[in-house]
Amino acid sequence: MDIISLKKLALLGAHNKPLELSSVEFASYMDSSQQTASRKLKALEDENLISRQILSDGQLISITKNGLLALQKELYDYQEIFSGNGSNKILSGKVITGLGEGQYYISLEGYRKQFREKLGFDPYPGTLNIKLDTQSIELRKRITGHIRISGFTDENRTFGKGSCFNVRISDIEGAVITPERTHYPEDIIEIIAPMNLRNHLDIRDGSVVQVEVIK
Amino acid sequence: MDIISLKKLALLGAHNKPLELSSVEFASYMDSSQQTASRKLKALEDENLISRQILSDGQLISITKNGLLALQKELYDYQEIFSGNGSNKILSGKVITGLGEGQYYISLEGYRKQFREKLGFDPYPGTLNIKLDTQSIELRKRITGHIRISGFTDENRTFGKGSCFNVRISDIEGAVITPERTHYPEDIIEIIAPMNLRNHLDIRDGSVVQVEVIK
DNA sequence: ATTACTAAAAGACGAGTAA
DNA sequence: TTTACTCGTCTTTTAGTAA
Repeated sequence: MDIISLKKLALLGAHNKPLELSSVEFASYMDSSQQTASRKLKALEDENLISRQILSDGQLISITKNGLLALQKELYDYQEIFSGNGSNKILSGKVITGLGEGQYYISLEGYRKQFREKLGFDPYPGTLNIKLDTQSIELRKRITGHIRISGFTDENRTFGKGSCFNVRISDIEGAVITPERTHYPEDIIEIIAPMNLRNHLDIRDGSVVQVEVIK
Repeated sequence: MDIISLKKLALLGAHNKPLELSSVEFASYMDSSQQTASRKLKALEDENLISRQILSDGQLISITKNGLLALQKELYDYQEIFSGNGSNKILSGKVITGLGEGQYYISLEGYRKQFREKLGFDPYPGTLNIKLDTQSIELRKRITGHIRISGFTDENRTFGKGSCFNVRISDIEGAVITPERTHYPEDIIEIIAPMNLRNHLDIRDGSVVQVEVIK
């Protein structure tokens, strides 16, 4: 994702109203060739970060909802850096039953290997799904999953990439996993841990739990 | 400048206290190879954005003052995007006499050509230097020069790059030029315009002027 | 274990140009 | 004028490996 180009377009005002901008002008702002500018605009469009209307004498560029979300995430990251707030964030919500997809995905060796290496534990084959309360949904938006999980391909299909961040739930350290999909629900988190959390913590659907985000 | 790597280091806490991080760990956070991670850390160090202490089992990484400034600039950009503030910024200060360097530089064809193309006017060979008041110094820090001026090399030496942003002073549209140098004073701006501003506006050293930042 | 060099592969870039 | 393709070149990345 070319956040630098997207940011420039936003600074030029493309987040408010359609921006008239030719590839030559954009090239001048980006200090690149017209060709590169054109290619970058096209790439942003392909990623659904901007939408364009190409005219005979230039283009009308608007930043999409998706693009705005990406920029907002970036803002949150920088705010986080300068917040000077050492206290850990706490997400709260209720335990729900997921679709069972998580169980399938995390048991794939392509992901499991990465969890072992990057998180330091072998996950129990199942996820604890939590429906966040309203406040926690907002808080969750501001958290970037630092730990990147790469996608991979087996003989049949492609498995997408994602990210994680470490959490503590009661005395257990686990991680929230987020697939990098376009329409992943923002009100639900999936937690993996070294053991079955439902058994270990004696919780069931509807139980209210608090999840502390740790570094 | 690799702002993405620098941001990641800051999010990992390298802006508060020295961060223990091996190139392999950083590679995992950046989803790259160890070699690339190592090279990027080295590059950030070479640019004086981080300082490092390389140990036998990893490194201690701190973000330098310079690095923090770069991150802050980025924060300001994103805040600007989401500020929803349509009103134009106004910088104010007093006219002073510069070192006369500006006159020399802007008359070089390598720069002048770019001013004509990117600003739309041929600058009068001289700059109006303004010493900003305290408030304006802060405001100025938050402005990114959108218009990039490339460096170039003639037979004798290399001329650095820089950036501009458009301003209006009374009825004249000109631009503030900022060389991309490490120790450029933050309390002075240099304005170029199509004509001699001192004559046109009848101002002299000590005159208080207001400069409106325009898009 | 580390960091980081070299060499080769992969990717990005800009000149020329078609539409 | 535009946008954006191809293609040669330059830059960046990674694998292998030395220190």
